[in-house]
Amino acid sequence: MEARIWLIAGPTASGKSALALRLARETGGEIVNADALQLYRDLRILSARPSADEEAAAPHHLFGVADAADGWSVGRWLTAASAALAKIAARGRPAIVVGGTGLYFRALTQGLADIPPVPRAEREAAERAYDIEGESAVRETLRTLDPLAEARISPSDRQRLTRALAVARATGRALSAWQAETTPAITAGAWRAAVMEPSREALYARIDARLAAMAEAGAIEEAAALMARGLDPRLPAMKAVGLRELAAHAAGEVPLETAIAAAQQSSRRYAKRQLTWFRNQTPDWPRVSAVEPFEPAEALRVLDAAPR
RNA sequence: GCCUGGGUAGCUCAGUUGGUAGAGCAGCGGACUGAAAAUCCGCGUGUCGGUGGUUCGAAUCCGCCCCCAGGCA
Repeated sequence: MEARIWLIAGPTASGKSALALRLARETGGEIVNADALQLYRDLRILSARPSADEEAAAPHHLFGVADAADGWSVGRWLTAASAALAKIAARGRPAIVVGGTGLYFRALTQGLADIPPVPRAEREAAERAYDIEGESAVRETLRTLDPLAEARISPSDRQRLTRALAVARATGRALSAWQAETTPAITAGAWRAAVMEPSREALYARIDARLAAMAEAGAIEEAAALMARGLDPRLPAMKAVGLRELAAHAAGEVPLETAIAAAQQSSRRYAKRQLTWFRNQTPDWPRVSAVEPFEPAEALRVLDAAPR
């Protein structure tokens, strides 16, 4: 294998971590996390972060490095991941970037606009404008500052609308202008990628089984502990799939079975969104369909044959 | 066995005086550039239990049959 960097993407519970570990052990490679939630140390079980034993089996980077009180962003991840990749390359070892966050892979392979940090006050002002003056008022303002962004943002998409407004106001330049200039963080040709794409039926079955196992393994207590910190519900870690559902049981609000069923459903929906992303955003990445019983050979073959 | 109520979308149900059916939930498709496990957009997916009949036309009316729930025996 010539490639220095392998990218392994796919929906939750598709067997990415197992494949990454296998690859790392066979090649002496190091694993880099590309999952927005596995960044946080608080939810090891619920976010399906590799266990201590697994982490000991090969070098792991960016797993559980952040506190739930800190909100990481794609930009922060990209900076950290780029640094990790540089160090791994300096050691002359292959890197395996694994995760389910499509946007992170996009930032890595296509680049992220180099937008200066937007002051918190600016972001909050935009949110206030949306909440108080209304969407149409924000759209009208945005139309003069960044007509391209205004035109492509869907109705009710408060998050994108306020971001576009805040960037335009804070930087004096349209978000769409910033976004038009990106350079990949890793050069084309230096990496190979594969997308885990099991059948929906098999994936959903795995998700359901895994959620039940997580609950058994202490995910409920973990969820309750995080909720007990009383953090801002808007923080990324507080949006973890299954967190609210399981915490509701810990708080005595719903029966265990109900909580697990709700968490399973959220997880299936999340997987569906991930499948949609990879299907349409990375159509040229080769697919690995094998799942249970997991057959790494197929994955290795696909990665080996992958273009780039 | 008899009586009553009910069989309509994956589920729970609505459906006016007959004009080939629609809500919620579930599900599916899509967008995606600093919160992305986020934030949004779109889409009814149907032998109206079966079968005969009345009618120009039946989920709607009539006959027979099947299934489910409750009641009486």
